[in-house]
Amino acid sequence: MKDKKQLQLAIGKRVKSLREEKGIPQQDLAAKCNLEKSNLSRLEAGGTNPTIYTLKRIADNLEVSLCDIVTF
Amino acid sequence: MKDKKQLQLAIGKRVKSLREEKGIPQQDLAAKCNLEKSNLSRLEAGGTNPTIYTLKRIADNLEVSLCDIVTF
DNA sequence: GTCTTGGTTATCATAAATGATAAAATAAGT
DNA sequence: ACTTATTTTATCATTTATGATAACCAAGAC
Repeated sequence: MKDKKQLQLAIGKRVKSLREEKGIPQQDLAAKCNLEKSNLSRLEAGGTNPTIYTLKRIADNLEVSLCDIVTF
Repeated sequence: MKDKKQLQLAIGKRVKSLREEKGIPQQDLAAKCNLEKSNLSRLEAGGTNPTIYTLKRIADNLEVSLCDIVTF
């Protein structure tokens, strides 16, 4: 599926962009979210189709809404 | 995790509410989304932690944005 | 009654998200 | 050059979302 991959890429980019805006290293954000840093790296690279709860934890720790993450 | 379950319940309710607003039977929406009806039933009941791509297909077929689904 | 129609629930298999760990690559600073 | 920090990538195990199927429940229609 092509739009699946595109969605993953768009979300990955969005997370990375928001994280860098806040100047938080990947590993720090991962730790706060109880995510493996390897997992977050894959997610930001668009290599995974994250669950909504994973995105929720990321949104919370980036201090943005879920809506902010799924809007590009 | 408690907030995980609460998130699932909130999203399930939201999907069900939007679906009923449009008057679409569960099985019809499931078919459009290439989802098993049992899967959608579980999702609306808050019994699953859906992936973002699953929610995206639901949003598309309900003609709403992903943001609309994750906002309660 | 018995058909539908819409929904739920249970079970099992499969695919994939995530955890866990380690190694390698890259960037940045000194 | 040499660290140090950050990220990427690979691999394997575990958990879980989803697929697939079937049985069941409830409310109307007829």
